[in-house]
Order: sequence, then structure tokens, then C-alpha cells
Amino acid sequence: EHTNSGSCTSSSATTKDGNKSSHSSVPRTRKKRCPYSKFQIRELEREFFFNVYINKEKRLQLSRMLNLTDRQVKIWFQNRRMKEKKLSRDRLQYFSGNPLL
Amino acid sequence: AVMILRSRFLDARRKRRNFSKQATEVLNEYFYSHLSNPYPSEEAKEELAKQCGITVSQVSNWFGNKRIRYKKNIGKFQEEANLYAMKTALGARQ
DNA sequence: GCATGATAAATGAC
DNA sequence: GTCATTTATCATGC
Repeated sequence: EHTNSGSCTSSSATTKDGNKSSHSSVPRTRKKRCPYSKFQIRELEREFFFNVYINKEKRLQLSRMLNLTDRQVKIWFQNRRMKEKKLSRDRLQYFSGNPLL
Repeated sequence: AVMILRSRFLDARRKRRNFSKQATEVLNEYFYSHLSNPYPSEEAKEELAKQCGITVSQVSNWFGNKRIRYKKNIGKFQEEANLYAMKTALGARQ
């Protein structure tokens, strides 16, 4: 479906922070949401399986390998932990009112 | 057997089914009667969920989608807004 | 063909 | 760190 190779990755010359200057009227555009590729997801999930919390070293390593910023990797793990928590809640609710088995 | 149930759960996770007409009615009534601050508290969400027969997460999803889509095109929802404004006005008259 | 519900990136409050 | 949220995208209903 998504064999997203190099469309969204913040590979290089883009927007780290060109604007911290004292322009008081710049709202600082919100970064556009870009879905990650299958490969990126696979590697992130693999690491998440081992450590739900990732340390700084592995984070830098992963970000380089996947062509993402360390901030993106950090946020991905945060969101992934929230997803896991929600899945647990849903599972609990799903199996709660069931006489099955 | 557990695997079957698990797969069924995973498959049904993103299967979308429209909410009932009554549920949408309840949600819209709350939304348009709190249009200045359409952010129900956790307790309000639970109450709405109970009334609508859906989960709290689904209530949150509905309000999230409703807020952004309303903001993006207020004109498209004007008729709907007037409808529920009328409805609450009539309801409060008795 | 869009309306609608759910999920995936990204932000910000705390 | 969690967590509600914004925003875009996805997947389905009809």
C-alpha cells in the first residue's frame, strides 16, 4: 500500500529551525503530518517490542537509520505507548461482557 | 479459540459503523448547545456515552472530528446549527 | 462521490 | 514522562 520511500522524510535541507529570530508575528507553521513508510514502522515496532521506553542512544541510532529526527522517534514512542494502553482498555472491555470459552 | 476471538477483535477494530440516529442526535444537541466551548468533561463524556450506547473513546472521536470539520466549513453546518438551536429553544420553553 | 468514524503524526498543557 | 487535542489520512458506508 504505502511503499513510501523518500517523500516525507525530513532528509536534509528542510526546516530544522530557520526561525527563532525575534519576529514577533510568525506563528511558526505546524509541521505537516506525514505517514511513515512500512519500513519505518516495522523498525520502530521492532524496537518497541524490546523496549517500550527507548534510550537516547538507540533513539539517535534509529533516527539516523530511518531518516527521521530524534524528536520524531521520541514522539512516535510516546504515541505508541498511548496506543498500547488504549488497546489494553479496548481488549478489557471487549472480553468483559462475554461468557465465551 | 482465543486466537479466533483475538483476530475477530482486531478485524473489528477499524470496521466503521455509523452511529444510530438517536446517538447522533444526542451528540449534536450537546455540541451546538455548547458551541462556544464544545469540550465536554470526562464526566459529560461518560454520560453521553451511556446515552448513546457507545464508548467514551468514540465520544471523544466524534467531538474531535466534529470540532475540526465544523471549524473548517462553518457554512456547511449552518443549517444543522440552526436546526439544533431551534430544537433546544423549543425544549427549554416548557 | 462525499459523509463519517477511527487511526496516525504532531503539538502543547502539566 | 502522560495525555487530551489538532490535523491529515485512512477505511468504510451508502
